[in-house]
Amino acid sequence: MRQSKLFTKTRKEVPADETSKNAELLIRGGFIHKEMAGVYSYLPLGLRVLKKIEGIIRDEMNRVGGIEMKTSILQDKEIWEKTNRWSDDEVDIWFKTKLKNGGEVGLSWSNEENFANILKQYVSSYKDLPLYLYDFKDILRNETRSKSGILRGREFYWKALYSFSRNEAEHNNFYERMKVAYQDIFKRVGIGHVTYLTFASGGAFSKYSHEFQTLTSAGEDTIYVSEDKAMAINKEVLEEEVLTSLGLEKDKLVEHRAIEVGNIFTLGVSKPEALGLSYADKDGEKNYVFMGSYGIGLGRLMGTIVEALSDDKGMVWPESVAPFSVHLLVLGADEEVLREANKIYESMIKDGVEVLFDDRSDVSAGEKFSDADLLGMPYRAVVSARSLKENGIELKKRTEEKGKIVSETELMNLLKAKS
RNA sequence: CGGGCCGUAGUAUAUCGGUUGUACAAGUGCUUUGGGAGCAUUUAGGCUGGGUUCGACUCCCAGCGGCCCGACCA
Repeated sequence: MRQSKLFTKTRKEVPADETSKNAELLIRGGFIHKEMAGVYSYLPLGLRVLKKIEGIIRDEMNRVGGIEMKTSILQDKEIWEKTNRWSDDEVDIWFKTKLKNGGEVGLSWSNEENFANILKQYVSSYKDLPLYLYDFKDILRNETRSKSGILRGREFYWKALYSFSRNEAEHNNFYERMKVAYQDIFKRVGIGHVTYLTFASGGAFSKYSHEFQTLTSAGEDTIYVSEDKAMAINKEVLEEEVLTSLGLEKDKLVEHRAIEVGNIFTLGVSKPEALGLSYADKDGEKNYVFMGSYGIGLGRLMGTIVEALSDDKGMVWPESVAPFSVHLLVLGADEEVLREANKIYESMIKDGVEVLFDDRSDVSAGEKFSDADLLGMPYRAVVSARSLKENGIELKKRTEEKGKIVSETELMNLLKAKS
């Protein structure tokens, strides 16, 4: 895309009403727009990142046998009453509203009831199971305090997968596969090195309940990391008994602030019992479906990537989730330079390279460099009188200090391999 | 939900109980083009409601809104 057509502009000033790094940088770069506390719109650049993350998660979910669908935002009160989660005394984050006919409906803050209720109509035999269903969805939660930019909002986009197994053994088997899939997701979006499988509520007594925590000072949780075992334990369950059962030594644990980027846990049969989701086994005996729940907040994940990987000049996007793979800059107003830059841009587009072309004619070189640093594309390619004189294009990784001159062919081969 | 801080142009910041100043952004003209350019010129502002006062953006009260700390987070 041509930057001259990108309506969002970068800002030099940090917003006065945001102090978290993720919000400061994402707003300065024009990735998101704040609507109100805890509510953000995604602008073109931000949406591209969100979609990249979504693609990676979808890929991993499909790999473990997940089937994508989409559940509704408006929620039927009756279903939630069956599981005792309608009352504000039980769930204090509901947004609720009224229908014209006077009926009361809720706005979706979670999904278990939706999925389980739908399956009542389609699952009746052991032959129908297991099922692994997921959706991407906007979730609304009336948080008492939203905070830290897009790390905790009142409205956010998430992926939720629910597993419906015949029994606990079958569930546990799938659970282990999800654990690996989640680790793969966090690796693929570039924060694997700072993300830890973490034991939280349930701890030793619920072998199958885990958080994935990413180290960042902006985090809401305190966790204790055991580097040698590559796992961590949440402060809330830091007890002798739990440590022993996990084989962790207290003096090897290091305290960190961290943000929960994903969690997976065993639900069991309680919701299927409450909602009447059962199946007949081989002997015709009635059994309740065994459920598991697996969630990731995509906006929070995007914010966490910013928190974890940015430097003092701006964002640093991993290639897997960057809005564009390369930021092409043209410097100066020399006609030959402009012609060359446009030619390179056109051939990138033709080859399917995701490129942001800074073709703005009224912007100084320094400002283009600063914008490129702030926006954080993995590669920066500069076309100028200087690069032309050296018969090439200056290519620099966002993570490197200095660039080097490469030929157009080299550049295209490198970028095509990435696309 | 408890506590603290705050609310002035699109953004970021000043001053002041008596015509709100500056920077960036934006418009126009000229110059400039390898690390957020220069000159000239233009546009644009006191959250809402009440009170005190001759006069309130400034002081007081209430509301609304924002950030932070804590509590909460299936």
